[in-house]
Amino acid sequence: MLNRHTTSEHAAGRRPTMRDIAREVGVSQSLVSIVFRDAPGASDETRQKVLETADRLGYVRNESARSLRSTRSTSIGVAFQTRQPFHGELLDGLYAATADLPNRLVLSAVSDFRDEAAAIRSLVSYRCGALVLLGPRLSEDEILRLSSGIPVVSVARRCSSPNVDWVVSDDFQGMSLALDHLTSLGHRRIVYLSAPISPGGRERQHAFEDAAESHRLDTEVTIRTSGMTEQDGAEAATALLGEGALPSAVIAFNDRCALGLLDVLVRHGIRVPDELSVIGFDDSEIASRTPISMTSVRQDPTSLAQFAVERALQRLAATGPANTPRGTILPTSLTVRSTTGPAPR
Amino acid sequence: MLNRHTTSEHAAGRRPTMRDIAREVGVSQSLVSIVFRDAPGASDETRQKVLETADRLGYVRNESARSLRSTRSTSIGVAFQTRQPFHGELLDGLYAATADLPNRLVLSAVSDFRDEAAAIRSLVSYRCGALVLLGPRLSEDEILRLSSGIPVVSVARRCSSPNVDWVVSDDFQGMSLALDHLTSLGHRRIVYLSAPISPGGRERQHAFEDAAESHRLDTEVTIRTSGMTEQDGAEAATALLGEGALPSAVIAFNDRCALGLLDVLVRHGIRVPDELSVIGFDDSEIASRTPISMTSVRQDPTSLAQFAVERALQRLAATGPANTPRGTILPTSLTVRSTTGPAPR
DNA sequence: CTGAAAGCGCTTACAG
DNA sequence: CTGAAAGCGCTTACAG
Repeated sequence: MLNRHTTSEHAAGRRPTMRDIAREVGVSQSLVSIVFRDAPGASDETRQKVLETADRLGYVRNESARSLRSTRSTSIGVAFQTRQPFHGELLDGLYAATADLPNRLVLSAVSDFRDEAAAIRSLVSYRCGALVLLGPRLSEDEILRLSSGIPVVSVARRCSSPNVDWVVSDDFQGMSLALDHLTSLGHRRIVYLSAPISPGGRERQHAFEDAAESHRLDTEVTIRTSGMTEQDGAEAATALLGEGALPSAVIAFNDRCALGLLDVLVRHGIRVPDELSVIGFDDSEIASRTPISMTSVRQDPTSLAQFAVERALQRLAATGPANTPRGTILPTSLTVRSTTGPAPR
Repeated sequence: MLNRHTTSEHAAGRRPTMRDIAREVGVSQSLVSIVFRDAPGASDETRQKVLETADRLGYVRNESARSLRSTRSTSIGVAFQTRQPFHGELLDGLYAATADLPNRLVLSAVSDFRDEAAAIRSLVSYRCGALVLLGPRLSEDEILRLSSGIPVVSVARRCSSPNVDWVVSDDFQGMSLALDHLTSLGHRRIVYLSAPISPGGRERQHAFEDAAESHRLDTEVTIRTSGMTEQDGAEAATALLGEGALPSAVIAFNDRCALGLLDVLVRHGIRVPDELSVIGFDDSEIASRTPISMTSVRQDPTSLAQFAVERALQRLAATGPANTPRGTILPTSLTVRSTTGPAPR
């Protein structure tokens, strides 16, 4: 219906093009393009007239045509996971970091029904100039093969290839904060729930081990294999409960794992933090969205996103040979809430 | 680096095109196009040779060129909110419903730094053939203006315009289930936390009122203005606690609101469900991801998404005048967990 | 089954 | 500041 009521002279059902606007205003199509690219070469008066007419005709620039004709792509492709609340926060950060560069981001989701390879291929098919991958799980070789020459920035996962930039939080410093907090409360028997097959899982476990060593806790801490989901945390809790003697504190790979753990503990009448302290990792919004709000190592999604965009834009702008790739490690902080307290006697 | 090592004869740094593949295989470019569109007109042998060569050259079809040249768009644009976990579940459902139609979905996020109008405009600029809007907040007039003739399917919000399809859960039936459950447990003094300015907020309140009336609870229920976030739920809890006499049960507009409510209640030592029962709405994953897992009215994201895709595909396929638009109302179920129990004496 | 040609709506380079 | 022309990589219609 609507498009039959436009005031322009173009045929019903056809979207207006730059040519339509040019005809209406009485200028060339190139000039309309100049106005929309915000390029030099049009008077303020013309510029305004073009924009007004475009608005009146309901014109929206055809992104496919722009992208196809442009010599250099300036869009940043983002692959994120639908089931990671933290990725939602990172997306927010990416939009904040590109607020003055509208429509720079092209999104591609990873879900149970769409694997990471498909997500990356889609971004390549849109000819993004750089890729930002949130918590990628594929091997670096796979990532490099799929991105086929497009610069890649990995967020929340360290990479070893010289062809991939990465931005991560400082796990060692985060674990040190967590252990500072726990030891100051008198905890010594501490369990870490590791997620060895998750992206960044091994690195975080090593960070815990290093932090435990520097806190002279080597012989008192235990590492147990768990995972990145509530289910993994719940299973770990069941296992711990089955063994009789609980540790005095647990640090989980992430908030989701910690929540699953807390769920089972509370169901079994364990008082948190009186009998057991729990620390999560991420400080995603879910950490505070729980009846027993959780102490967590905070990763700052805004900063992670900002650095990722910065790196991607650098790669987009780079003309000559690629400049030296580099990793960025950002500090974490500890958000103390109500799942940590003095160690039981 | 990578693109300098391809085995093809095309220049370094340039992505291969259909023309490159055609030259390599010794066929015309049109034939390569036929193969990639899976159109009739190529022998199985040729087809295989083309696909093999494409794979070897690292060819990925240019989506911009495809979209620009195609006469009819077949892509579905999806606008979702970064901070709604339920939208992540709906996205999963959309991918499931289009699993056999790869790359049909184009995503556009709504976040604090990107309003809904920008999100829709972006989908229009990619020339999507239909739009699926998750929980849109804009007025219908605005939606119609921005979509400028592209068919729209609204998910989780009812629309009155004859030009917009919609798929929603049956709030009345959901509220009836919740009240069935509560009254069978002996509850009478029930508070509903409404989110009047949220998408679908007024409809859900009316559904509660109607369900309360049909349960003959008119004079015993109370409606209080709250909202869609944990913060809103927390404020409602504080207000309730300040008034002395608690109701025996609370139904919240959504799970997030219910979680904020539970948070404050638990902090104040209120035992749930012994002293107060709580029911959320959505049964999003967060409902089960909390130490006190929550009773909630379940909206099925898989079905919502499936019907939305079905409707969008119908609109894409429609050639003549638009067929009659229609709303779809899907049933809900009640997931009983541990925040509901017998009414206190 | 195959190929040559036109053209989608833009950006770009160039001549005024 | 302005306009005519070329062409990005595909799909489409058409002639063999």
